[in-house]
Amino acid sequence: MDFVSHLTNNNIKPSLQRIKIFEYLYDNRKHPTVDTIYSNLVEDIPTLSKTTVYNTLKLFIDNGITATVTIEDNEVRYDAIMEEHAHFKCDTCGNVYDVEIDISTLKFKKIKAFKVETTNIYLKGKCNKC
Amino acid sequence: MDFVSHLTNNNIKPSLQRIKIFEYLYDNRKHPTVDTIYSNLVEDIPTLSKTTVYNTLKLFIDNGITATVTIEDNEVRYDAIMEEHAHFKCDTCGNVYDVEIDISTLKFKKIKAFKVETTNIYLKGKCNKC
DNA sequence: TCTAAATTTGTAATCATTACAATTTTATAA
DNA sequence: TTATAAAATTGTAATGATTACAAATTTAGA
Repeated sequence: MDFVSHLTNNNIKPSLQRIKIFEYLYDNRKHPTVDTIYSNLVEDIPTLSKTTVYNTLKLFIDNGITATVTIEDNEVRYDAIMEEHAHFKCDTCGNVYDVEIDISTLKFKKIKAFKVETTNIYLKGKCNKC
Repeated sequence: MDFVSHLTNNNIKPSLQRIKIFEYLYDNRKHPTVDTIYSNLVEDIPTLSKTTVYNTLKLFIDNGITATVTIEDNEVRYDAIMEEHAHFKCDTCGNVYDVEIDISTLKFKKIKAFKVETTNIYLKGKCNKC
């Protein structure tokens, strides 16, 4: 993945901060919170501000290269994988994993009344390590 | 629905506040926020405190008669309908609707690695009124 | 009725997020 | 290269939802 091209292709000027934040999201795939992103990246970029992390993530979301994961009501996580997938959170270890899924198999009733544009599927339970 | 029995059957002492809050959730089915619940009920119960609304909802959740709806990352909503269903939020009017769904039709790949206990499905788009 | 336990309430504290202005960096044109 | 404007980043303060906690009230049982 060429992060600079990816940002540029999505109308985002590739500053150092933006490249690093996207790279972190894309490479780690752990659906981190703002605090986690900030804590990890401030080691690389000592001047980094948490406001920049917020601003940048909002920019990414507005330009369609990042999505929020709201699997818990008290923490917002971020995800740079935009292909169709669900999320599973282990109640024991707290990790959030990607789950491949075929949303087209979902059968709704009375769904004709709505024009669905986005679908989010969140699963919880216990992972095989716990 | 006999709210007093429902609370009692779930080990919740049926105080006036608890009955009214559950009744509001169950009858309105609009997936309200804490503020909405408080604003509406304080007309009936002038002494009502927002802390009581928070405490009571937490009690309901712990005892399995209420669930949170985290379809947006900046607002927590509450739902007293515990039967399997998905939620649809209209991006235009902001209303959240229940959607009947058969979760058993969902086909996961590699899901064997996880023991799924709860499933939440959130849809967004445009409703037929907007 | 009396006492203890449970519930409710109001206030203060906490924490994530946003607003905003100042600073720094980048891009452009002379 | 230098000057200037625009964009991006930063730090601090403000906001708003939620929680902590102690006081007040209500309920239940002896």
